[in-house]
Amino acid sequence: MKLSEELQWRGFVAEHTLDQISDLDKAPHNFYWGTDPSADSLHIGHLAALMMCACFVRHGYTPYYLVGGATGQIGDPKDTVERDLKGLDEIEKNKVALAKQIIKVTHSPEGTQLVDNYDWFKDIKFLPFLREIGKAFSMTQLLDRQFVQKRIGEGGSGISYAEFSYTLIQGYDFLHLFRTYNIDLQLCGADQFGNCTSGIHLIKRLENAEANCYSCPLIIDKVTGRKFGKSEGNAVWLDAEKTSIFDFYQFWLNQSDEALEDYFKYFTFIMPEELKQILAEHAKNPSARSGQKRLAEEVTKVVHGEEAAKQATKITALLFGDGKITDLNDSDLDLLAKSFPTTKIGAKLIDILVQTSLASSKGEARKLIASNAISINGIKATEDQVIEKTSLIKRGKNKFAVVR
RNA sequence: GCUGGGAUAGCGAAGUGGUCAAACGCAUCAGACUGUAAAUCUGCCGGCUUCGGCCUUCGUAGGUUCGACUCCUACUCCCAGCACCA
Repeated sequence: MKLSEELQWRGFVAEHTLDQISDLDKAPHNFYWGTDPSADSLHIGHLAALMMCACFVRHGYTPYYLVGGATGQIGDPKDTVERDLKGLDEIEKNKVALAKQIIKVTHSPEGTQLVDNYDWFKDIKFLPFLREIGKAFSMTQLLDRQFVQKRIGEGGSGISYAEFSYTLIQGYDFLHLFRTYNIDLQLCGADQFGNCTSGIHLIKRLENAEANCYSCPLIIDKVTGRKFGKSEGNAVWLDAEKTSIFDFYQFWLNQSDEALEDYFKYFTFIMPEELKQILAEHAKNPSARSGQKRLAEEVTKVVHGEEAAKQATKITALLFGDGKITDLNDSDLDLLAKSFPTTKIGAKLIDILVQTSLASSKGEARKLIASNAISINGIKATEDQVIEKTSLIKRGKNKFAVVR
């Protein structure tokens, strides 16, 4: 399968500046993909983009991953409101965290090439920047951008000069990377396409060379119709501290039948032949959720590794399988204790709920008990009680804690 | 710079002196149903609570009042128009 064919099959095709996608098959290029350190973890929106990058890498392309220490100090404008500036300490912290994750998820054998645009922006002087870069941009075009119109128009929330200029910074990145590493292709999510073209424009104008940009569609949650991301508030993080491996696995396990095929293509390395089998198998008996199980396993493997995926699968079997929770042996309990908050026996249920973060306060704990949301070893708890033996506490459908 | 309009909970949006922790919608969370799905219905939905209450919120800081989201003053930010600039 050629690169262009695989991209199309996987649905990794939105806007691009190539004459035709098959141009990508001719010879591998150096490309970059970047993100801003606006949070201390990547989420599954980024994962889709990284999986697209992985496609290119498998076909011989050389990747560079950019963490935007400079761009992160300004913030990519949203089409609604101005972003709050992040503290420099926070940006620094986020940068380190994201770099680590990118290395982990891409796990390329020859080492992942990371760059940080702060490295070249920290020495840039305002006047030379305006003379070289600012002069290359037409104000009319900058103002014509859709989000700018929305922000400054009636009912808009306004936009600062800083955010307005963001695209110049990102455009300069591309130019710099072109000059330094001969990178002439930028991969991005569809929402970044505009910023990418700023770079193409600069390279054309200042280097008289051709560069291209290739974007993948934003992944839409089939259920809610919203994109996956931090600002949507439905983020599923790649950091196990923020979204536990079990929750991550459960997220995929809970996907609808309709979403399966797309998600396999976006988020796993599974190829057409095998996917066909998986889907056929699933269609025979949808309620067995075999497709979701495989999806959850595969994506968890990509992000958290083989061992973690196995454990999540096993835990799920323990909790939702046929066996009784009271039948669990010690090694099962050890495994559960590793994945869920654990506390000692002898305390009251309400305190345990708070200790294990299943409830954020005693008041909430009481409310949850009153609304039938809490069960102990599979039996609904209707009132506060002292937990005196090893138990599995469950809140709602899939939040757990172990008392032992 | 001037004139007018605006800033309310995660988001959107009511509220124009007491009955406001604040209508309504969306989202979240929980329950029923189910395939750990979807749809639907129900409850919750600022924080804490010994469930009696207590505390903190309506851009910020003051003021008037027994009492302010509601009135006044100043400030910050946004929008629109005008002016300035070109």
